[in-house]
Amino acid sequence: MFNVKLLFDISKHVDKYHQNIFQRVAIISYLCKLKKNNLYYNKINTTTMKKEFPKAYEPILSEDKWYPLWLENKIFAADNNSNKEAYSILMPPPNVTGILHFGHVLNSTLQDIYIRWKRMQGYEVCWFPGMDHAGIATQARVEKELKATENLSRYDLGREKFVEKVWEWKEKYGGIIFNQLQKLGISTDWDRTLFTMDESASNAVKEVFIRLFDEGLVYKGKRIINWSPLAQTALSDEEVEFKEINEKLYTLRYYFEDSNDYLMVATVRTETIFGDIAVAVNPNDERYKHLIGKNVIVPLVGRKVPVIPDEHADPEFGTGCVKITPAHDPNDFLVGERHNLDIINTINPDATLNENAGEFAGLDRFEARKRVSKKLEELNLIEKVEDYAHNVGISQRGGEPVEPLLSDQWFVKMKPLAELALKVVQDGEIKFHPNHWIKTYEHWMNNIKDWCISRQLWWGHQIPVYYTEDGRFTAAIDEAHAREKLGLDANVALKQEEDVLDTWFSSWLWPMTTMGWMNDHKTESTPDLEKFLPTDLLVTGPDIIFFWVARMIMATEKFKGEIPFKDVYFTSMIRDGQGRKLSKSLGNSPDPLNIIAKYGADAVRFTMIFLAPLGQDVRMDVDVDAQDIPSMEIGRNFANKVWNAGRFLNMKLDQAIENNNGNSDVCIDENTLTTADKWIRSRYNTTIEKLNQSLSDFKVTEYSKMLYDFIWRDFCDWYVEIVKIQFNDADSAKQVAIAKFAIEIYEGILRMLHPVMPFITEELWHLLSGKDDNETISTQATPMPNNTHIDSNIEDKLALVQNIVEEIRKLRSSTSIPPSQKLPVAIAIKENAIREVFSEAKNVIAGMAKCSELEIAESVEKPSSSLSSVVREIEIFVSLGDAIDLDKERERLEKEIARLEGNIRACEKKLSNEKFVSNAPADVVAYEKEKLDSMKESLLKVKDNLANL
RNA sequence: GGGCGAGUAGCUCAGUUGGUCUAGAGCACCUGCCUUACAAGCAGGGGGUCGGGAGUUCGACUCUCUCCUCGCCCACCA
Repeated sequence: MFNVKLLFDISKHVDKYHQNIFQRVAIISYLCKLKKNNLYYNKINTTTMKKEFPKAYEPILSEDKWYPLWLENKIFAADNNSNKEAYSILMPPPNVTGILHFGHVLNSTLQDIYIRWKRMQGYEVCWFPGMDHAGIATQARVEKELKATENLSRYDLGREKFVEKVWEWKEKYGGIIFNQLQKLGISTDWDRTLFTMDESASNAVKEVFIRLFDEGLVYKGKRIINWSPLAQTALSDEEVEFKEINEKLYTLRYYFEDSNDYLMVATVRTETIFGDIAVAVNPNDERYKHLIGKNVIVPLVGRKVPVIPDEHADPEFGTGCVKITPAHDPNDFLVGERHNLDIINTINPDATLNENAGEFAGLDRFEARKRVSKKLEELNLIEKVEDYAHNVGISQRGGEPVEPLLSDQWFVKMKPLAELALKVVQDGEIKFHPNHWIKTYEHWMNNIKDWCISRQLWWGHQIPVYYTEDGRFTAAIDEAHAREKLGLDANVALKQEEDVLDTWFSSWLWPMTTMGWMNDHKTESTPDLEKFLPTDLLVTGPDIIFFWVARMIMATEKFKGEIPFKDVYFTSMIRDGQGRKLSKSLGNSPDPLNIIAKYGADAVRFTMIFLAPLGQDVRMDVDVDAQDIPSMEIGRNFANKVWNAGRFLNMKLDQAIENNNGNSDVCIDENTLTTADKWIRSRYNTTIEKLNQSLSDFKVTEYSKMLYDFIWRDFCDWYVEIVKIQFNDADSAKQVAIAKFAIEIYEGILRMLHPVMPFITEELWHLLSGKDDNETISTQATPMPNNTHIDSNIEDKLALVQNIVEEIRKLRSSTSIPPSQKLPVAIAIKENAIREVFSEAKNVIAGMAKCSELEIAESVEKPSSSLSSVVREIEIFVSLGDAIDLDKERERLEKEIARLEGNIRACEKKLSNEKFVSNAPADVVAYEKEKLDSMKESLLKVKDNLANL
C-alpha cells in the first residue's frame, strides 16, 4: 500500500523544491505513477488535490510528461492503409548542421497547428520529417573540424575516407535539431524521418538524373559560372547574393598601336587585364565609329587587341568603351562568343592569378589588384581613379565575392520544366498564401535560366555519369548499367564523374522521396504516395521560393504528373527590435531553447503566431545578453489565465459535489439556463465557427487572437465572474449543474486551443476529465459549432448588460469611493423585453457592479446625491450620499451634454442632406435616424439630471 | 532600372466587399484595488487630423492618382 501521508508531505513541499527542476519532475512522475494506478484522484484529501493544480501553470512538468507519452502511444504515427481522408505536410528538411532558430520555431508551430487541428478533425494525418545533407555547409564544417583536431585537409584523407568522416560526424551531431524541435511539442511521424543521403533518396536522385540526361534535359557545358574560391566549387545563380561595395574605378589608357592617342577604358578589376582580348564600343556611338577595327595595346600587358562593335557597350556609361575579358565576366563571355574571340583564363580556382599574369602570378586576386594598379600608376597608364559603389556577387555560404569562372559544369534545361509548373500555380491548383507571391514566382519562371547542378565537392550525391577513356559517357545507375547503355564489354574501364550534385537536386524530389518513390530504381508507386500525395500544405519561408518551392513543383509535375502540395504558406521573417533579420552571424538571436525553458513551449508557440501575421515580417524585442524575449509574456500570461480558469472551475465543481453530498450525477437542464448561460454558449459557438474558419483561411494570427479574446474577455472576465454569482444563488444540485455547464464550454475551448498549445491543454484535459494518461486530447474531435445555440439576440442583450455594468463602474471610479464599498443603484428601462433580461440578471449586475441594492423599473425617481448616466436610453443612478462631489458631477454632465450635442448636430446634418437620404441604403439611413432619436432622448435625460442635481 | 510589400496611439499590430467607427487590441503609461481562480491578476483612465496632397462619392482608414519614407526580391553598366 502506498502512503497517503508521505505523498501529502512531498507535495506540500513542492514549492520548496521550486529551484530544482529535477526534483520536481521526480515528484510529479511519482504522482503520475500513483494516478496511473488510480490511487490518487478519488482517495487523496482536497489539500493534496490542490497541489495537483498549482497556483501557476508550470510548463516543464507538462512538457516532460506528455511528449514521451505521445510518442509511446504512437499518436503521431500515420497509417497509409487507413480509410480516413488523408492530410499531410512535408517538413522543410533542416540542414544536418542546423540548430534550432526562431524561423524553425514559427515554421514548425504553424505546421503543428494544422497537423493537430486536422488530426482532431478525424483525418489520417501524416507529417513527414527529414533532414538535408547540406553539401557545402556540412563539408566545410567537417573540414574545419578535421583541421582543428587532426590538422588535416580533406586531400590528406582522400575522398573515400573524408566522406566516411562526414557520415561519422552526421551520426554524432546530425540529429540535434530534431531533439530541439521535440521540445516544441511538434507531432511529426518521426518513424518516417528521411535523410537526403539515405539510400532510398539517393536512388531516386540517380533515377531523375538519368531520365533527364536521356531526355536531353541535363547537359554538360563550358560556361561562365559563379565560382566560390572558398568552397572551391561552382554555385548556382540562386546561391549568389549581390551586395553594394565601395571600390575604386580606374580609367585606364589603351594606346593605339600606331599613335599616341588612346582610348579610355574604366575598370574596377585591374587584375583582369591579363585576360583582355578586345575593347568594345557601341556600333552607334559616333565618337568611336571610325575607330572600329583598329588595334589598341592592353596596358601593362602589351597585347594588341581590336576595337570591336558590340551593343553591350553603353554609350551613356563612363567613356563608352569596355574592355572585354571573356574568361572572367559573363557579359564579356557573350561578347566573345559573338565575335569569336579567344579566351584567356588568368585566375586559378583558389582565386590567385595564374601564369598568364606574368610577374603577378600566384598573387591573390585582391592583392594582385593593388599591385597591378600601383604598377599602372607608375607607368602613367591611369587617366583617373574614382570612388565607385557597385554591386558585387557574394557567395551565400562563404560570404566571399564569387569569381566568374569558365568551366565544365552540368546544367538542367529549365524552360521545359517551368511551363507546367507555372500553369498549376496560375490556374490556382496550387495556392500561395499570401497570394502576391505568385507575381514573384511568375517572374522567375518566365525568366528562368538553366540550373547549374554540379558542385566540386565530395559530400553529396556523386553524379551518376560514367566516362570511357576515349571520352564517351552516359548517365547510369552503375557501371554495369553504363556499359549496357554504351554497348561496352564488361572489361572496359569506366570512370565516374567526380562532381556531386547541388543539394537542391535532392531537395526538389522531397515530395516523392519522403514517400519512397524509386527507392530501388523500380518502385513508381507506394502506399504512401497513393495515400498522401499531393500533400496538403507546405509551410516555408519566401526566401526559398526559387531554391525549393518552384523546383519541387517542377519535379513532381515532371515525374509524378501531380502537384506536390495544394497550399503554400509563406511565413514571416523574424526580426529584432531594430528590424534586422535574426541571424547567427549578427549574433542577435537568443537560443529558442532558453526562451522555451523560461516561458514554456506553449507560450512560445502561442506568442509566435500571435505576433506573426501572414506574409509580414515580425519584429520582436529580443535581448541576446539576457537570452530573453520579453514579449513572450503574452503567451505565458495567457497560458496562466487558461490554467487558472481551469483550476477555478475544478475547484467549484469539487465544492459543489461536496455540497451535494458527493452526488455529481446532475444533468444540465435546458430550462434553467440563464441569459448569461445562453450568452456564453452562443458566444462559444460563434467563436468556434470563426476559429475553424480562420484556420481554413490560413489566418492563424486571427485564430490566436480570437482564442485569446474569447477565453480572457468573454469567458473569464464575464462568464466566470457571473458563474460565481449564480453559484451563490443556487442550491447544491444546481451548483453541480452550473459548474458542469461551465466546464463543458471550457473543455470545448481547450480542444480548440490544443493545436497551438498542446501541453497545457493536455494537462488540463486530464485534470478535468480524470482520464487515463494513455488517452489524449489530441485525438478528441475538434469542436464544431451548434448553430441552434447561436443567438445574436441573446448576445445583444448581454452586451447591453455589459454596457450597463461598465457604466456603473465608470461612475463609481470617477469618485474616490473604494471598490469594496457597495452602493445603491437604480436603473430605469422603458423597454419591456430589455427590462426582463435585466431583472433576470439582477443579481449578476448587482454583483458585477458592486451594488448594495439594485432597483430596476420602468421609471425610477432620481435618488438624491446620485451620479447619473444614460446609455441607449437607459438611465442609471448611483447613490453616493454625502460622498458626492456636485461640482465634479456637474462638470461631467456638461461634458456629456456637449458631446451629445456635437454628435446630434453631425447626425442631423447628415440626415438633412437629401443626397444621403436618397442614395444611402435604407438600413443605413434608418440606423442614423434611430441613432439621432436615441441621442436626443439621452440628451433630454442628461439635461434633466443636470437640472435636478 | 523592374517588381512586391508596408506606413493607423510612445512601441507591436487589427480594421473583412466604402456607411452600426465617436478608428480597436496588447505592451508601455496614469489612477484605484491582495474583490472567496489568476498581481503572470482585477477595475477604470489618458493618448491617434489613420505618411503628405489631390480626386471619385451623399459618405473614404477603406477606392483612384500622385508624391514622400521604409523593407524585401529580381536584374545589373565596365
